[in-house]
Amino acid sequence: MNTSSDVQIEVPSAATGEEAVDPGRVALARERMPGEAEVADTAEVFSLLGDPGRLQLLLALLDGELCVHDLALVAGQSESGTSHALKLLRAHRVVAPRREGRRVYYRLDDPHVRMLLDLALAHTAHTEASHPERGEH
Amino acid sequence: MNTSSDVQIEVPSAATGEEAVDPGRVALARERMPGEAEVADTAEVFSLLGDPGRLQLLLALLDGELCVHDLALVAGQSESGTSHALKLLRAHRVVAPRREGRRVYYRLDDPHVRMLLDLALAHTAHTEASHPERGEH
DNA sequence: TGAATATATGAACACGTCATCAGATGTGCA
DNA sequence: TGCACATCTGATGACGTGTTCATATATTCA
Repeated sequence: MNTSSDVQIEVPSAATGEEAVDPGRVALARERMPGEAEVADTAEVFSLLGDPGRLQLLLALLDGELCVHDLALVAGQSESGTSHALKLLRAHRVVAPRREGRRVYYRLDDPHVRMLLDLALAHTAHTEASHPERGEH
Repeated sequence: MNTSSDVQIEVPSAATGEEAVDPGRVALARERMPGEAEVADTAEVFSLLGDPGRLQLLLALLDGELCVHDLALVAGQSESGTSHALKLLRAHRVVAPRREGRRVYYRLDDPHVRMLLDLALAHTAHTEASHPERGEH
């Protein structure tokens, strides 16, 4: 729209509060930006995937359910730690438990998370040591 | 493979170390599992997206570059905090800076992360208050 | 050069998070 | 009922992380 209004007399800045360097882009970004709650929820999901241990558990579940013991085995973690992680993931409805005798089998229960994991796995597969990723500071 | 060998005399467990309840699935999960380094890197990326502040910054950049001031404005953060966050994202090559006079414009620089953000945004858009997400503990 | 602005950095602090250990709960079986 | 096994839970302590404030660097302009 008015990308070249030239004069740029003054921005009302009533509702927004402060002045933007590029009001157009700021407005655009604000439109697309989800509400605080949505951002927070999304961040939380990412955060759940942000722990190597939990991530490994979830990756292990991509092919199907596994019991806690085997999950701990595959992820190379203690069973207690695994259980704690599963509790967290369960609380966020990312995994779901199924009891069979004394064992409890967990499965991925969030299709969205599954997509994220698939995507991450795909990326991992063909990136393979082409990025340094760690160098600055 | 030998899913019903019946007797299951004993698992060598030399290389693996311990005994699995479901050796087949465990083996399968182990095959698909990326190496430690890949898992760690992937988790790190997710972790970067796991902070609401950083997530907002990145979401704001989906439509194009913004200077630090405007980023802070959109994300509702202090400029210092924004700068710190950008430093981190920069170190991981998620964003890239472009100087223009005294201002520095940042842009998304990782197509993979962009995909993750788009996916997250899409999911957010149509999920909208259908999940409680927060209840257990 | 010196003032003003934009961004970056360093240090300190408060906070949440993860791993570990001990023990509780639940389930199957003799 | 009592024991063995699988999982869960709670508490503790070490650690990492985000936020803030003060200050440094960089750039423009007079």
